[in-house]
Amino acid sequence: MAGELVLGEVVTSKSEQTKAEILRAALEVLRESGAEGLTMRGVANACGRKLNNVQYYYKDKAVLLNSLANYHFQLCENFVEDFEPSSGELSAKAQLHEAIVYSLNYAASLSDSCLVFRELWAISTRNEAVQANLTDYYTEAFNRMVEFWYDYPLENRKKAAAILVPYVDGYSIQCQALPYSEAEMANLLTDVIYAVLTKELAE
Amino acid sequence: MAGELVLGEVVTSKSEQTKAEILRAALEVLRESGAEGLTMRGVANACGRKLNNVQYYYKDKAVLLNSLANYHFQLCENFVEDFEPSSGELSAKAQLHEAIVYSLNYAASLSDSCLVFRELWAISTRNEAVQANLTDYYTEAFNRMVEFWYDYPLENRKKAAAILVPYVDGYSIQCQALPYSEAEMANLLTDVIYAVLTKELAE
DNA sequence: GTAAAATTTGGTCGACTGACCAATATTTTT
DNA sequence: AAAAATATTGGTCAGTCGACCAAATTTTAC
Repeated sequence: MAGELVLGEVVTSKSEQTKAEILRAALEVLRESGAEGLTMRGVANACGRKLNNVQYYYKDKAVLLNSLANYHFQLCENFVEDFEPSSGELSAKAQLHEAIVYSLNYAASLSDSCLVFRELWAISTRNEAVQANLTDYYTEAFNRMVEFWYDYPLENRKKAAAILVPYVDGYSIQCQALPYSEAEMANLLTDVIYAVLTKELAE
Repeated sequence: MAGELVLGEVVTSKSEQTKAEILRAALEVLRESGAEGLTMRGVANACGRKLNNVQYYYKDKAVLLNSLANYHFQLCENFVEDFEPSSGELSAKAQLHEAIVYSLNYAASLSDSCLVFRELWAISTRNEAVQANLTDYYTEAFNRMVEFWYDYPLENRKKAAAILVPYVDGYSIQCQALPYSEAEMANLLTDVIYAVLTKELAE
């Protein structure tokens, strides 16, 4: 009886499960075919439903798209929270290095969510709702990063996050064009970010 | 062959001029309507031509898209070359700061080319030709940056470029979500990049 | 068990797309 | 001036799109 958990929420109605199922399919279509190829019919096929059925849950393509973007952001937040620093006793810098390796690997592997972001960046240019939700997502990503480094001075943490968080997105785009391996970039970034985190504050 | 479009001085055949005129219109359509809205008819309208006429010069939508991407990369290279450091005598760090301000301003202003890149990032996911040309473009951007800092050690220049060049792309996406102004980020980045450039080389 | 609500299906509609063919007009070459 | 190459136009084609309506089916509430 107890419905599947969707996104960590409590029991969801069947209707909500169906909507989530459709969003999962829509996300797959968006990733594989881009915004051009994201059609109501395509989504319906991807989840074994009829066009009219999808339209019953999402009356508009605009509604579907906005829900889709938010669903993606939720998935990404869950993913980020999955990162657990290894339990061994690492130096502060080694902990930082571990997190940076994790981040760059995510970006360079061109994971599904990475490709979806590319679509959403383009979509957000002409879709204010998606744009607003995207900005909110990045604000939260920034705050999570700031909290992650809790034992450094706050101002330094903010500066470090303001460098690292955007960098990861840029790296996901350009990593193939850089003359350094992922590991080399991780080492370089660790040095740079660590210097920012540990810089003495001017008073 | 002489088929390359020359954007400036050299005399181009009428055919080449027409092709360039079409690409200009196509670029405008791509920027305003995205990859979804980029249609042969739309491009034709944007340059006051008939559909069949556009198809005469670009038989395929795929051909048009690839030419369009290359045209955009050319424009961007011209734009970057337009940057001239101010002629006054600036300290090394002030020169760096000037270039970083220029870069961040380009990214944060969401200029036309900035928005077109968002489309191309998405398109390149499913278009190998565009993907290859995009990577080439970034490689050249990286090399230009490395050359720009000619009086620092080469290894440091490469590291600095490997940080700054991707960062600018990420910044163009996230700048609205960061708690720092453009000027503040420029100051922060200047400190960070300068430290990388001037770091003593391990032997 | 029946009525009401929620869900699923079938079918249609005008609008738009890229590709294609044939014909005309313009420019260039001879 | 005639011929040839280049450029432009008109029209058609099958395919796809989102939106919409009406009906049938299933589930839920009473």
